[in-house]
Amino acid sequence: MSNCRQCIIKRFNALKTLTNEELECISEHKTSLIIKKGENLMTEGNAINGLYCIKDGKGKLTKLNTNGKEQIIKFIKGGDILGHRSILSEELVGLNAIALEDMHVCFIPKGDIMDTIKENNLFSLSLMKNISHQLNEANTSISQMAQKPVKDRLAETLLHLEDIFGVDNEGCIDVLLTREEIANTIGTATESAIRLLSNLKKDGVIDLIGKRIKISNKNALKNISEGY
Amino acid sequence: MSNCRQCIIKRFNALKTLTNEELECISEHKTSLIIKKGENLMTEGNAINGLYCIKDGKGKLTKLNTNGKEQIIKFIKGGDILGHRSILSEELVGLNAIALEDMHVCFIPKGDIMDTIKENNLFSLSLMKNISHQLNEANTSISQMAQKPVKDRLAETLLHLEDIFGVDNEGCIDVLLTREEIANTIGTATESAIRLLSNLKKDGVIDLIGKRIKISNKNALKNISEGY
DNA sequence: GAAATAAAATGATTTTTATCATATTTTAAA
DNA sequence: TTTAAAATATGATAAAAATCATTTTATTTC
Repeated sequence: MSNCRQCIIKRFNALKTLTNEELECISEHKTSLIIKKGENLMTEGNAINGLYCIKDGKGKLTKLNTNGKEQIIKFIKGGDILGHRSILSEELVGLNAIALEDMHVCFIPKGDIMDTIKENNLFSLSLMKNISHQLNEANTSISQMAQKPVKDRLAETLLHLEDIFGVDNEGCIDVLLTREEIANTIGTATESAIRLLSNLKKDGVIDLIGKRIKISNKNALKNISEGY
Repeated sequence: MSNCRQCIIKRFNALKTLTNEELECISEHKTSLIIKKGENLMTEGNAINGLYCIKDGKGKLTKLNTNGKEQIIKFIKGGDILGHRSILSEELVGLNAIALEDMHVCFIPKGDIMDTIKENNLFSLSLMKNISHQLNEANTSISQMAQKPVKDRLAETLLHLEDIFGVDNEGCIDVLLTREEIANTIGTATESAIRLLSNLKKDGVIDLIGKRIKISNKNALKNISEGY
């Protein structure tokens, strides 16, 4: 089992604030797991008894609607932490975390997290900062969902995906999503998402290389996302 | 100037965890202010240098869209605290806080808040709990905005408003909103909101008494909000 | 208390988006 | 490698929601 002190992924999250002593302690209690593509790491409505730190891999956070449709709330990748919201609010898990590709994840028991929150002020502050930032993003998202037309939201989402996942060696957004998943992110029907992607391609704003998407005119896409 | 130790509104928020000593200190530094109906307490994009505690009055948290339209993200009332998200994430204020009626508000400087976070673990935990809960609510909101039709969202919003503000002595939801504000909450055109309210009245689910709204069949409204 | 202004209500029409149907392409499985 | 299944694509149509126009009703303001 690897040691948390040596793990460099933690520099991207609140665990970077832990002392060597705290890291040793957590190392002893943590477990590592592999989540295969399509599998759930967390499930909506369940209790959670620890914090997950994603070492590697991409995933989606989703919510199942009353009509049975999936809504993608957020994308996750290596360096992200999960489960702290539920632990801190003492509520059940609110979202499903599903692997988009195989993920390596570490699990740290709740007790250790709570102990560290009590002992290490920098850790508390870092967690608060993380959640506060997420809340701000969520509020922006509410506004955009409520007021922007589907085309604008699609443009916004493509820019956002490139921001999070970067591009591969051909310049394509480096995450493989089905058209349905794109639709479930922007909140529209799959056919509508497909149609709008085709339009963006026709207008020379993006390229569709199989399932992969390449943003060929970022400025145009930005304008579209802002309603021009 | 009143003393925070005597103030009972704090039992509704994180300030309830403060020691008498901390309360004395904050009492000395706090300022009280009155925000008249329609005035801004916080403004999107501004820096903030403290935390607001609402003693009394109702308000809305809004976001201005690129198209100039207002989106209402959340309603606030006595007992709520504001500004902590921005302080904790070290980001600019993300939302406008606008009084729906005259509000009494206390302002506590950032320095005192940060000192207390460092000294009082219960306070930190309580703040985290508050923001974590808000994040969960926001995620639910994203999902509903993205996937529920306008009628369902209106039903949902009416139930939510009654939950937050309660009812007056005639059983009407105890907050006065314009039809435009209702539309800006559910993310639709004012005319659509008006039309759907009229339909709900025609169907005997709600009553419209002037500008006020009375839920006359809560179960029916719940069903509508869930798409039945 | 009358005039002016703003808000609410409703009809007609257009635009946007979803649904249904079907064809084509891609991926997975036998 | 062939077949089956799933995903993508596109057209036609229906439904939902926005916009524009106008009237009625409240609310301010002088």
